[in-house]
Amino acid sequence: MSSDRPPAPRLPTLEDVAQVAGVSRATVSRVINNIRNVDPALHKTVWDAVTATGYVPNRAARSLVTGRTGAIALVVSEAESRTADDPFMGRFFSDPFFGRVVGGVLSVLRPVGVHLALTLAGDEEACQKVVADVRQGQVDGVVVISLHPHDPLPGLLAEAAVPAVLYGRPASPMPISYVDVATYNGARLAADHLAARGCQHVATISGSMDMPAGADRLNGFREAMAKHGFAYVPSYDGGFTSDGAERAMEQLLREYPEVDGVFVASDVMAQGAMMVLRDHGKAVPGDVAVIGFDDSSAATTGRPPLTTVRQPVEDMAAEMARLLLARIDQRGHRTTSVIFEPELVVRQSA
Amino acid sequence: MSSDRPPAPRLPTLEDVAQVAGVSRATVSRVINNIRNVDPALHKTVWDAVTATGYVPNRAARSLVTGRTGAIALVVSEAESRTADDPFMGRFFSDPFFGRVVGGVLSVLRPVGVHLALTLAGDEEACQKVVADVRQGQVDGVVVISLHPHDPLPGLLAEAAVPAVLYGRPASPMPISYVDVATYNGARLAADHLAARGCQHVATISGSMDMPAGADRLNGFREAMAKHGFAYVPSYDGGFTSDGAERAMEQLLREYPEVDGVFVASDVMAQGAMMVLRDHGKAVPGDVAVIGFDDSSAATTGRPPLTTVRQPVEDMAAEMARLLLARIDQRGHRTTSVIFEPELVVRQSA
DNA sequence: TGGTGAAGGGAGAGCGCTCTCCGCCTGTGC
DNA sequence: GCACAGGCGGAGAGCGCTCTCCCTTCACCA
Repeated sequence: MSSDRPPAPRLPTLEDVAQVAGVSRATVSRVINNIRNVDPALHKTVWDAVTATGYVPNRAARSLVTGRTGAIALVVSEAESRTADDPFMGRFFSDPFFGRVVGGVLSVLRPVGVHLALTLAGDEEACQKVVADVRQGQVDGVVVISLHPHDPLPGLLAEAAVPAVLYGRPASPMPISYVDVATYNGARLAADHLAARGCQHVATISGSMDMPAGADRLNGFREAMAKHGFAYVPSYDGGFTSDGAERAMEQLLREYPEVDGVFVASDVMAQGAMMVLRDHGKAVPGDVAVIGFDDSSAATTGRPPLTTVRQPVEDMAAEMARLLLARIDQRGHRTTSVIFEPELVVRQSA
Repeated sequence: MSSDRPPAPRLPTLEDVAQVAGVSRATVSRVINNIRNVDPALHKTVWDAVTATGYVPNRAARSLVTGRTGAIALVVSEAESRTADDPFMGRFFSDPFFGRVVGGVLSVLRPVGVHLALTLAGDEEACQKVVADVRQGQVDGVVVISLHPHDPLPGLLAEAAVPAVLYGRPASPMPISYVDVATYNGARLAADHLAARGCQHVATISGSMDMPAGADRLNGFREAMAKHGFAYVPSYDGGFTSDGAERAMEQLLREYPEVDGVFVASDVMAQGAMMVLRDHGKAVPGDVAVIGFDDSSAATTGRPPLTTVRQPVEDMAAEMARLLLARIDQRGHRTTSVIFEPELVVRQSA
């Protein structure tokens, strides 16, 4: 009549390892955490005991005493970006982008045994919950993918002076760490490529001007084209959506039918733009060369495959994780940001 | 010369709350965990003290004594599904599917304060790491999205008899919990719809036969069409990829040019199939009606928008979480599975 | 040879919580 | 009036770890 549950094999503890190694708990702890010098011979003895017992540190116990949780949150801050049409952020998850970010972050976290807790912050309340979570020690810090220019989360995090790193420069300047891509350089790559192809009539379809990415891609492109002698490049706002880009392209063709080269500020928009070009009987790249930005899945899904400016997403994500861990370790308040270089991926559209 | 780090405001502990409420730690613990009866008056006093102090339980301390981590892993088991062309699983993340799953799971986990630790299991070693993680108490259990029919993870989990729930029936029968959609019923919805439209020459493009979803969607569709008097429905293997579906559709049109209705076993494949139909000058749905499966982003991205069979992904994901939590709570070994009903979403392609 | 300091190991005090045990108090039955 | 049961609160023992002290050892030098 005794309990028939399996005897729940007790996991080995530090004490067990210590006993096997014939040393004290403290010494084992020192070896495992590589703190202070330990006699090389003992060091080996201890490690042997660790492998023999199959010991794995109990993160709860460790957390309890260190005050670190060993977990960071990956916050997908979608404030205001859920819509009736797109209640599950298809637009966001519709892209290898997310997978690439996760891969990059985990490549840094896994080796140090830190958990990545996935969180969706859907509204301002949820954003405050995120801040509260890190203040209350639910997680040690957060990496944020913010999808909306008016997202309150970056501001809240900066205000709380909590360990956090953003993907992409915040819409307004604030004391917070981030990683970003050198957008101007990326836009220049596109400009140089179009110029090198001999395009004579160049235009651009831009993203939302209230987002840093939108403004920078436009301004960077115009500056670079200016150096190639294009005093003014007409721009049409596509608002970072496929539909918007379609409308922008319609207008562009109406007002500027001789166009033979377009820089579109995102691959998704480039897709929409190319559909309109096809509808108008324009060959890509024969009649009009098209260059996108991001190198997202949209770049290879459509026809023809898109020439585009690629962000080193994994590297950027990994750096986010590194910055965050550093920020957590040294209780300092320094905010550090790292800018990465983009790269032109030449496919068939230009 | 004292430390200039901020004084690290100590978080309130149970002890603090107890002091404010004028009771013992034990009583506060009882109130918070709703264990045993506590005098209603005291109950209120305690809760008041909790809010007054802003107390939040320390999960490390709790974990330490309960032996639960309060975290479950969301494992995206991509074993063998990364390729050179698609190193970041664009195909997988290229879909609101992932976001919907996460949303569904979190809707259950958040209220009970359980963390969702994101994990990518890229190869067999990583799969074993997942099993080890739960045995070693890094997480309490796992929910698995398995992308490959020959994925070793489900088998490893079943063997280890570890708390785990799969999204979708495993390729081969094994003692493990899962949620799934009633594929046969979904295929029947598609069949009924095509029959009701008056289609006379119906074919299907199937997914991989080594995946349950592939085989079930084909067999279910054929069975249902048989009830409408279609003794045999020709099938072409599209292998669950867009390219494969394009090839299948080419072959289909060659061998069966009079076709006027096609059930395609996934939306992504349906996209490819519709491109081919367009190339051949066939109007959808005028000449050929097309029905997809999944209701993924591909269903609304293309032209025309796809009529398709929708899985209640969020509900299924939420149920995964519920099943897992139940399994973790009662240390039993029962495996429970839940099957959900699909629904036909009628758009323009059929 | 005694003094000194560095290096390395051990003892033990908690971290904040849960949970078992114990004891008090009240109510009830004879 | 007493025995007993049952409801409810408190005391206190850990959970497994880190980390501060302290002790021992030993090299080195005056």
